[in-house]
Amino acid sequence: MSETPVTASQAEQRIRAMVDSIPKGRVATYGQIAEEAGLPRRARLVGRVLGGLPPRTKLPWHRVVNAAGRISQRPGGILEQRRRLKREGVVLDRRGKIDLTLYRWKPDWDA
DNA sequence: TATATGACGACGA
DNA sequence: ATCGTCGCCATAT
Repeated sequence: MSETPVTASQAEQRIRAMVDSIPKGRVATYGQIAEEAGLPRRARLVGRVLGGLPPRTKLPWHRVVNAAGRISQRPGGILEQRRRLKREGVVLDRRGKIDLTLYRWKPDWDA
């Protein structure tokens, strides 16, 4: 059985779906989303897709952080994302870091 | 065709 | 923990 290469639009769709499934109060990393979407080592693509989201999107883009548990530099500034996360109860330490051992979402969990 | 640049990440020093 | 380097790959120039 072979894996048919994923088209760009399919990749985007999968990525959006994964992001949409992150529960409130939990976070996932770019690399994690890529992996779960069947796109290993494509973390940057995840960032690109999020960057292309319309400003009013309902997608919980703020629940995606980098592998260090920090908010990546992004157009519009990191404040909005930090605000949204805090509102959901995600704690950031004084340096703005999130404890992934506590808040990282494991997809197979809730099942 | 070649280089540069990113909402990234793994690794070694 | 921080930093530089390299891998990754879609786009832009």
